[in-house]
Amino acid sequence: MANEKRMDVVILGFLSHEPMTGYEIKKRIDTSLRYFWSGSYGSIYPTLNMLEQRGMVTKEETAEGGRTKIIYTITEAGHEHLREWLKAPVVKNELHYETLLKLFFGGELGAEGTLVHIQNFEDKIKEELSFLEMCAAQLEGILEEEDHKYFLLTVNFGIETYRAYLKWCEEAKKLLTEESL
Amino acid sequence: MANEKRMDVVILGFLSHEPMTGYEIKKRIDTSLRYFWSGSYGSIYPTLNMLEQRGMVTKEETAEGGRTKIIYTITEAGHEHLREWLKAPVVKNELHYETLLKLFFGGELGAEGTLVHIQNFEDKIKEELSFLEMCAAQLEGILEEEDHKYFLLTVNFGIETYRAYLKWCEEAKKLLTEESL
DNA sequence: ATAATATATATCAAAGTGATATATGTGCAA
DNA sequence: TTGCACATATATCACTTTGATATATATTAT
Repeated sequence: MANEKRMDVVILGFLSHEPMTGYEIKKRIDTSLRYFWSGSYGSIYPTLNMLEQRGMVTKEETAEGGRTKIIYTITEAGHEHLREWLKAPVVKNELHYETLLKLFFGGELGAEGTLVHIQNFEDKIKEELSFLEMCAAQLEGILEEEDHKYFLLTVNFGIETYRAYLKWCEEAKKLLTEESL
Repeated sequence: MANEKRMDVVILGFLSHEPMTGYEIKKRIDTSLRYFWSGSYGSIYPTLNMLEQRGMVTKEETAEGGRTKIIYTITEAGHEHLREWLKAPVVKNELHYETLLKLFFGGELGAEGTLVHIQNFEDKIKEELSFLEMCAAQLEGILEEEDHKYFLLTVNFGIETYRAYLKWCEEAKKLLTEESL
């Protein structure tokens, strides 16, 4: 079964960049990975404990700056586990778009209502595309750092697909607006 | 919480086209919706029972053709529930691509290994694009039927995005192959 | 004949989600 | 200066969903 969200390798991946807390890992998932991945606290903390038990990370409790926190560091065994997963073939790529589901059953709602969903989708994508284009511009300025090349790859993926989404929005609106022949 | 996969409305949506069994619903999810939605038996059968208890579908057990099966039919209350959901704004659109996750942490694997993932992705997308283009051609021939317009919309979405994916694959391969400056 | 595949329903352990609880630190405005 | 909102930080839980498995019969191919 499962281990579908691969929280183990997501955590090891971030820890391979630098040591950090579970809270920081959550923040990075919600910023760097948000366009193609997600994860919740209910998954992060139990997985961190599991990884520590298996010797893939070590934990260090500190009280610096007042609040106690647990900083996790990846071990060589952790690096090895991450590399194994990275080498293995991709198991699943999945799109889960409620907008398309509403469109598929749009006959029950009619063209007018369906056009609203397309417009909302278009508005949101335009916003996110602007943000991704900003990210790409920034990353292109700091490509000497090897890792940034890989981050840029995922950002460019978002940009290309969002542009395609916008092109589709135009077609879709046309198809639903034109007189039925 | 949850009800994230909206099995209730997926079932009602298909039953709004015609009465069918749970098994048939599963087949349609895996064919018509496969590019943007999914669902398992462990979700379909319990939801069908729930919908029957709430009066949104009626069941009819038949033994025609030998094997017993349960054919479900949508009720007016079911149509109403489906329309309510169709009118409501979209809650979530989510992409979940393991390929991008492997790319993001590609620094740990290196360019060579990462290029393999991009090539596998490209090969798979090319195959699926051909299939979607066939679907579109078929649907365009039978657009008098109102529902087909909506099906075509979702197929066109797949075609546009897959073409963008292929364009991105070329760029990505170039970025990883070129001499680092 | 018989093996493989398709039809058909049902259940379950494992995993993930979103919410909530708890507590402390920080910035800032009244 | 105090008190409020927000950010940091960890942890847990009810509820869903998944993927697998079990069971049984019908159909198709060899």
